[in-house]
Amino acid sequence: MGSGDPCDPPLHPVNMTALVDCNSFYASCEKVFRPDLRNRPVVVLSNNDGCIVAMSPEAKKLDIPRGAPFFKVQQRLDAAGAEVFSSNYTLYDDLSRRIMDILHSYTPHLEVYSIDEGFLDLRGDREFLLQQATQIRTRVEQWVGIAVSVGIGRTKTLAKIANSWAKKREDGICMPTDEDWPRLLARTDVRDIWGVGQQYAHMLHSNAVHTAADLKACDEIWVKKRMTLVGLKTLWELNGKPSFTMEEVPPSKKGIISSRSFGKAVTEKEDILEAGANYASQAAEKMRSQKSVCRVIHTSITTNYFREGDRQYARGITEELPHPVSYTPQIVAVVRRQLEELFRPGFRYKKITVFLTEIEAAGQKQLNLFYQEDARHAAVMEAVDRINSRYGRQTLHCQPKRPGSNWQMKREKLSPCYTTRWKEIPLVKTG
DNA sequence: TCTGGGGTCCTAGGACCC
DNA sequence: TCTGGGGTCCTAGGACCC
Repeated sequence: MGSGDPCDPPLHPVNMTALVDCNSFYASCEKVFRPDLRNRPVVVLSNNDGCIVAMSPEAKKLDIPRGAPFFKVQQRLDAAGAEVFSSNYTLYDDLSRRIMDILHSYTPHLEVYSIDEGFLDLRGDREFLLQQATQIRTRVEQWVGIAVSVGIGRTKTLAKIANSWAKKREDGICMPTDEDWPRLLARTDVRDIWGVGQQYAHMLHSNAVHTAADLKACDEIWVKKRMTLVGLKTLWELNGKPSFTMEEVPPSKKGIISSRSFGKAVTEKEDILEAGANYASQAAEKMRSQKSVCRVIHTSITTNYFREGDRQYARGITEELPHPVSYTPQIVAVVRRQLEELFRPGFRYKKITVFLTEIEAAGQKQLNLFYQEDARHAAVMEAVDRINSRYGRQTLHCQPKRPGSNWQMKREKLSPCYTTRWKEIPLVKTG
């Protein structure tokens, strides 16, 4: 790329993008209130204690792949003295919110990209930005107890790459100079570029495009053809031209999924119906929290395809409703009816999914001439949502849990909700 | 016994229209 | 040889992210 290229950014940019990313976030959260775990391997499991989703640095040294089924590596973890946790999203969400609040105090332009990452638009010269990065790190560490890395570049893609190098550094900060970048990109495998996954990495390598520097120098037409518009934007970003914009206000979800595997195989229809009602309520609640209604409800059910000896069954039903809904009892009724139709006796079921889609804003829903909405529904749901958010999900619900029901998620190694549940707030001994 | 749960965007191709 | 040429809308499927 020649220096006279019109795409070249100005030499002294005012705006830079910083990516602040928490190190081993879930595992770090589990350590915050457990100083005894400071230098011990910690891993966090997916829902149902299924597979490994997060590992502390000590655990990463055990050479266990992320995503490994827990039961296959349990022995090795035990032998290494690792502490294992079920995922505790209540805790992670709360700590995440605290961190994002801190980040927001550094810029009005913050994109909360995921539970453990935020992009910040920062202005200033190099020295100022480095000082800000240092302060962010210190503050998050002191106020929340989580270590973060900061990568800074002209675009989101470059900030991501800088961040991955920051994680390898003692000071946790990486803001390459113009002179540093070519060397850094030449040492970055294409697989480690944001937006390049397994498939594209394989395709690129077999076309002799091995590093970020190689991709940066590729022909635009070729990249567009092989990797669609998203790939082309990535190329532009590597060249310093911002092409992925900051999303400061999270867009409303276009579809809401509530899907869970069962702790163990489920065979009884009553369990399936109860789980369905539960997932439907959860999805409806999430939808109301973004002030939306949906017009289409999809429910599906499947057996465990990992068990090759079992008879397999998988089916779904999609239904367009005559009018949009957000009232939990209505949604639950539809899902129940769909499950009644989907259920076949004699199978060992593993998972059901409830998917709400064709979502629109609650205020502007199209009225149906023949449907008179009950004005009390909205008021009831508002009250229910408020009570459940204050006293815990399921304080008020649509369908009581039967004694002996069999579909619950497995969470045998759950840590306390240290920051959100009065009974579980840690006590500090003084004197 | 035991293998996660959310999401997004883009493209190609078919149906249909004038 | 050569089989209209646009448009729109919808869906399925593939890629990616954390």
